[in-house]
Amino acid sequence: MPTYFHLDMDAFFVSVEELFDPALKRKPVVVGGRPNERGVVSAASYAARQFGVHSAMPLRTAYKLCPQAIFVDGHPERYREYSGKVYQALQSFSPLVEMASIDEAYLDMTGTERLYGPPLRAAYLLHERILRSTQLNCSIGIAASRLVAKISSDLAKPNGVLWVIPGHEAAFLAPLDVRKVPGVGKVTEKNLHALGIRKVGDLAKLEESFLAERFGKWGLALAGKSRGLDAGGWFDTAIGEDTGPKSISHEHTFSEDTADIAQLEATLARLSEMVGRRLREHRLHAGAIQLKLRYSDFSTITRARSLSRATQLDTELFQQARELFRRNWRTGAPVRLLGVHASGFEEEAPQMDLIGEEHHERWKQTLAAADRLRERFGESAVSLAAGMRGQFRERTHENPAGLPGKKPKG
DNA sequence: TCTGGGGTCCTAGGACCC
DNA sequence: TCTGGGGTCCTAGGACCC
Repeated sequence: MPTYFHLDMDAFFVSVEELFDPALKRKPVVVGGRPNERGVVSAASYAARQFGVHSAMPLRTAYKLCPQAIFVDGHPERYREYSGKVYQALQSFSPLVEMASIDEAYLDMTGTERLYGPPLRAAYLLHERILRSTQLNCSIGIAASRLVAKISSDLAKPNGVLWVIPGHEAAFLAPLDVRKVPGVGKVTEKNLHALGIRKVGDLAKLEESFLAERFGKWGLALAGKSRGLDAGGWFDTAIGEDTGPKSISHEHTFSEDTADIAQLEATLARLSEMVGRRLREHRLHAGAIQLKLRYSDFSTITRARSLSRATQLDTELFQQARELFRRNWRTGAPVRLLGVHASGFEEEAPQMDLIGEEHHERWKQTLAAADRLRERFGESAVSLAAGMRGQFRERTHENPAGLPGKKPKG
C-alpha cells in the first residue's frame, strides 16, 4: 500500500508578499494588480476571502466586494524563489518529490516509516521543516492515492494535516461536492447536476458504463476518481519522473483594445522574443507556432502552422507569428489580446544546408549575446528591430547587440 | 462581474495514405 | 456512378488547473 503526501502552500502569493511587507499581515490583501486594471485576482488573503473575494475573479469585482482591501501587484520572481526554497526543503526530506505547480508538491512517502515514523508524525516533521526554511505555512494531505491526498490537503487548509486512512476513502469522499474532485470544473459540475449528481457518493453509485456512455473517456476517469483511484494521464507517471515542457507561450492583454498595426506587430515581436528566449534556455526547437487573437467581444481564435524546420530563433518565430496575424486579423477590428505559442519540440538542432548554416550560426551567437544582456539589464534591454516601433520604442536601445539583418523602414 | 497568464489534456473533423 | 476501412497527422477549440 503506497503512501502519498500532497503539500499545498497556504495563500502562497499573499504569504510571500507578507514576508516582504509585514504590514500586510492579517489584512484583506488582493494580489494581481490595481482595482481599476484589466485583470483578475491571482490570490486573496483569508481576510479578503471573508468578503467573497477569490482567485480568478476580475479585480474590479473584488474592489466592489472589498474596497478597503490592499491591492498589490504580483511578483513572479519572488514566488519562483520561494517555490525553489520549498522544493529544496522537500528534497532534504525525501528524494521522491514532484512540484505539481508553483505552490504544491507530491511526495511518495511509501516505506519511510522506519525513518520518520507513522504518516501523521512524518507530516508534522515536514510541516515544521517547511516553516523553518521558508517562514511559510502549508497544509498536507495524506492518502494511499495522489488524488485523495490532494483532496484531503484542500480540506486540511489552512495550516493543517489530514490523513485518510487506507480503506476509508469511499466514506471520506462520499459527502463531498463533485466540484472537490480535481478535473471537475464549472461545466462538468453543471452537467452532473443536470443528472441529479451532486456529491461524490452519487457518482460512485453509478455504473461505469453509464458514465462512459455519457462522458466518454472522461466519464470512465470520473468513475475511477469517485472511488479515489489514480488513473490515466499524469497519474501513470512515477513521482519525480522528469518530463520537459510540452509547450511554451506568452500572451499579452492590452490595457485598451487596439487596431494600431505598429503596436500590434511590436507586441508580436516582443512575445516572439520571450518565447525564443525560453526555448533557448531549455535547448528546445519548436516545430509548430500558434497565434492567439482575441477581439473586443472576447471572441478568440487560434491559428497554427507546422514549420518545415524546427527553430528557436526570435526572427523566425516572429516571421511566422506575423504571417499568421496578417492572414487572420479582421483588419481594423480592435484587438484585446495577442499570444505566441510554441510546441512540437525537438531537442537537437535540425540539419540545414550549408548556405543557411552560416547565417543561422550568426543569429544564434547574436541571440546568445542578447540573452546575456537581458540577464544583466532586464527583459527590455534588447529587442528585435520590429519591437522598436510602437509602444516599446522608449524602452529599447538601438541595436545594442549588433543584430545582423536589415534596419526597419521608417 | 466583464473576464490574466502560463500550462496540460481531450475531442473532432479533414487530409492523406495504404 | 457510387463506393471500403483504418491509422495517423494536423488544426481549432474548449475544459480545467494554479
